[in-house]
Amino acid sequence: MTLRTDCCGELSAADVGRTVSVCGWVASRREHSEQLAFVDLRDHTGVVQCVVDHAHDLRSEYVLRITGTVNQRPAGMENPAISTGEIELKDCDVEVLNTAQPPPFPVTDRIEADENIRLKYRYVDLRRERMQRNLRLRSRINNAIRRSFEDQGFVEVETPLLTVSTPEGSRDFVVPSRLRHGSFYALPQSPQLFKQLLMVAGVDRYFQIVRLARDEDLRADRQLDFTQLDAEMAFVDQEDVLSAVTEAVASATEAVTGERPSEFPRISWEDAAERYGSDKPDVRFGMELVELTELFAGTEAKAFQAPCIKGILAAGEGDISRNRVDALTDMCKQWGAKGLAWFRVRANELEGQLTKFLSEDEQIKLRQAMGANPGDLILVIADERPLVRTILGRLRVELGRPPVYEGGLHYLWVTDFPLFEGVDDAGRPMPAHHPFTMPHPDDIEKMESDPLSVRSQAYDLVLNGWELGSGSVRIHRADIQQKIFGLLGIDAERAQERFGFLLDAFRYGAPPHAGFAFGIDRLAAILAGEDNIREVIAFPKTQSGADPLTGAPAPLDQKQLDELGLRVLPPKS
RNA sequence: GGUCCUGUGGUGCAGUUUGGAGUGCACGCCGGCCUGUCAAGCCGGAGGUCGCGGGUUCAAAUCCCGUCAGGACCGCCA
Repeated sequence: MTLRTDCCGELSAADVGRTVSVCGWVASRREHSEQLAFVDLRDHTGVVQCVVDHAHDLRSEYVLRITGTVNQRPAGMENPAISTGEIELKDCDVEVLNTAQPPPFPVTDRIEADENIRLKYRYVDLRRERMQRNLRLRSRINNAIRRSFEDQGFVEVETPLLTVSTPEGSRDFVVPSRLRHGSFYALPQSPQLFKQLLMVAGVDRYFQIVRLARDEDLRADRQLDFTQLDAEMAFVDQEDVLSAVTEAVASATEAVTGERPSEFPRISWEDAAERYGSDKPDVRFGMELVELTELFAGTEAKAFQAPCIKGILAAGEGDISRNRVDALTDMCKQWGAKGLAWFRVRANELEGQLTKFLSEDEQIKLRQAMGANPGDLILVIADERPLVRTILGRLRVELGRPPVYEGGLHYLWVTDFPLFEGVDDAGRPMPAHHPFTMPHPDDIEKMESDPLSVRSQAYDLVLNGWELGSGSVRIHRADIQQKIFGLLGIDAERAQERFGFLLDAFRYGAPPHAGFAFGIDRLAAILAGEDNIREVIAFPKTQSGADPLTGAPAPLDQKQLDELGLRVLPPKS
């Protein structure tokens, strides 16, 4: 038996004359006299103005049930700023369901309180319209994703929360075993191995909206525990995965924006690196990297005698201060560059510390290559190709990137990632994605001769410069898997020790399969217009991994430690 | 592990550069007035470990060192 007949924000002129009951919190009280006062009552749908004869004892955030008659507001008294602005409740009977202390900060979207306090009193913070909107938006995303995958024949299967630690990837959160002292479960960083087992198990199409945990440092787009859409398909190739995920993401986007994104363009990893200096290019703005290596072949300028030279153009930044240029140079050095070459573009000359080492011809060609106009700024890096790409890519973002919620939604598939990324201390290639990623069929012959040039069938989905997620076609053939393990320096014994249960399973008939996973927190944040995933997580943690509300993490009682067979070392000093 | 920003009544900020009485603004809170407001208005009042510790100084919110907390980023996140 519900206490209300209607929700506050849903009443309208159509309800005039009805006697209704609404429940909610006192958002504002305007007390004119003993005879006339207004109370704005707020619930999850909005606020409605209630005319009461006295409101002196109705304080902020009191929980009320108000029964009254929906009344057309007198002419000139409407409030177009709120959805219920045409009406009000009159002849109100007010029932105080609960009193409340004054809130620690105002429950309004107009003022942004300190985040630590918001998190400590999250239950108050979440009352705000913006946070309510974010929670509901996220729910709609989950819903749309579930519906989309179900419609595409996927089965949601839950995988264990307590599983086993694997040495690859990020640092595990571990959970001590009470029944077997000295042994530990790990919280999943990814259901990777389980979903591949499900493919062997004939599930055919698996998906799951799954909570994961990675014990790494936090960022605006990273929490210790987070939520992913995880999916895997059997008897498919890369195209099928991209198509299924695109469908789900488009549906989720449409569910919250009302508009279905029409474009999911693709770019190869190599192109992305060359043009944007990033594997998650933000294509909302230009400032593409310009190749200058040929132009400066044979230059006198020592700084430009390098295997790779590229530049970016910062339009209109030609009056940049020396301080700012120095700051940018420092950044570049921190990122590993030897220096940053800069040129302020003037009407008839280039102005910069390297200009005097460049010939007239080189200066003209540089202007032309960059498409520079007077008043622009040219930034150039000369070094090894990977470094040049990375640093210019970061400079591009530093100088040109708009807030993540501006300029519309630009999805982008990045394909053909390299199979390996750099080498470890022993000189062996390291997997860019994970060791079960299928090499690109055209590159398999190069695996031993030139492993770092081998492309993989791995792909990322990027939205406005944020990596939403990644996936790959998996290796289902033992011979290729062994070759990969060999290159990684994992011998048969070690492979068995690390991934034995997966390799065992593969001996019982593994279908070709491929999959994907993407971060729902990130998708929700961008769709909500937030630049921070904490705003779409009900109870997030701070950058140091603490929860100001619950006090987590916290020490354990000695009794619990004893039960678990644990002894805590004194803190390092 | 590192770089940078922030910390001032319950909340949001100013004050810190150039040391001089806890100085100011807005909101909230408490009391009073007020019959059409909507971030109501008017009058009055309460409320402070200037994050914490140390140093310099006749004197520190302000300068210096350390530390804690929050945030952005680098490293890290297959």
